[in-house]
Amino acid sequence: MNVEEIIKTSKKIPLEPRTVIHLELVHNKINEIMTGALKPFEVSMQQFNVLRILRGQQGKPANLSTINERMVTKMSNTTRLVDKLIAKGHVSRCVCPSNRRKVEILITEHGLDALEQMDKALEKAHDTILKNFDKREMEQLNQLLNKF
Amino acid sequence: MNVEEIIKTSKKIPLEPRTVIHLELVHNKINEIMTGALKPFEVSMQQFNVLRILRGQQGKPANLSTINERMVTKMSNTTRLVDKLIAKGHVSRCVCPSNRRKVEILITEHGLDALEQMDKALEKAHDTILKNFDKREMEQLNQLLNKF
DNA sequence: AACATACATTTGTATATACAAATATTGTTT
DNA sequence: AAACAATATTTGTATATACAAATGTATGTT
Repeated sequence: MNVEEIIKTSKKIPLEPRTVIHLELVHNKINEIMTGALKPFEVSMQQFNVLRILRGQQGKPANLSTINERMVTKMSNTTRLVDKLIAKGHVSRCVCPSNRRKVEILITEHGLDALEQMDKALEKAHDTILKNFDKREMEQLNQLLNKF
Repeated sequence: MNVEEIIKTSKKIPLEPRTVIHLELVHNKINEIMTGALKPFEVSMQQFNVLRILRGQQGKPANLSTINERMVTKMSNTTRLVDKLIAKGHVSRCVCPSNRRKVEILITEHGLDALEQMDKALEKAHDTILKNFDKREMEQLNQLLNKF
């Protein structure tokens, strides 16, 4: 990836802004590949994230705040995100019997099946995204990203 | 930044997905800081990007496709982006006299003034974002990001 | 028990984005 | 010159996101 080529500039960009732009460009590329991989399943990356969190619960129901705090990109509106997943039959929701201001959210069998397919697609997407990296480089990158 | 802490997981995440998640978390953080820095000026990052492209034209008018190909995050809808900037008095637009399917877009004096203020805010934002990096590490990071 | 406070979710609304289709202008072919 | 294709912009529409406010429920205090 060549920053200057992508944003069609011949000027030299100072290191700080260049780094930030670079990260944004990488994010755009990753986003495009992952969204594309999920497209056949008609779920967004956020919805996929919620499904994985629910599977991680291993049968235990989750409430909205738990989902929220585990999401990669935190959202104020998990309610509507879950609504979409219910509409697709991937999850179920009911009011928590002990504390009625909470809701219990579970992934359905259908959701688990779909998620398995999505996993495969995402794994491929990850391979595509990181095809130029070996293990050492990935570790090095992670180490640098820790500094943020 | 600690990935596992942010997404509240105790499980070990394999290196590939962890790298992708890490990048997403960094992007979220950068996005938050930059959006916050631009908030007082009531422009989005995309709008700011357009203003900078127009200033870079040094008086020469730009058309929509030129703006588009120079944007960090390419958008199908530069028209409406420019509409917003016109509404704020930052840019002007007129139909190109020689080729009437083109439009000529220019940054106004008012836009240039505002942009100067924004630049200062953004520079601070960049410093905040990259406060833990020295020059060598930034260069190393850029080099790794090139692999995408 | 009444009240205030904190908590968890939902709703409303404005704005942003993605994607497809429509419109307008120019250039090319016959 | 008429027809067609290519280009540049605009519009429409559906969905996503950000943010603030509203709702409903539980908990603690007096």
